[in-house]
Amino acid sequence: MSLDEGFFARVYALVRRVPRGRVVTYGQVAAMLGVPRGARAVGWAMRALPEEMAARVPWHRVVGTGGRISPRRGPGPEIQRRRLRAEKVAFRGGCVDMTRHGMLYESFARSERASV
DNA sequence: CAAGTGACGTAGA
DNA sequence: GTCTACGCCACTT
Repeated sequence: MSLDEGFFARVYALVRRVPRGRVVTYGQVAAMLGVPRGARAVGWAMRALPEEMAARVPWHRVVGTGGRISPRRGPGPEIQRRRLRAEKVAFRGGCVDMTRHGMLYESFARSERASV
């Protein structure tokens, strides 16, 4: 498997920096990595997140556009909601209230650039 | 190299 | 508001 390097690793490295109580969208992550339309690839990366990395990568802070929790088989979505709620993230309907918890693309991208 | 796969996003109906 | 149909991308086979 080549998941230790390449796009996936970059996705993990970025997601790892999302602060508690905040969320980012798949599209934002892709855009920040220089692939404006790679949202789907980011989803693929999250799906392939190795178990041992799950502890270091706050995957639950990655949501779909509009704060939607991407449906998939298994308890994933449920766990994700629980973890977010544990971080005091507010939900509106079934979606994360992005106006409160969504990361601003600009500031996040800027901090990333500065830290690299 | 070609085809298949999905934790996406958007436009339409 | 919901549901469908495509396009997109990285990665696998």
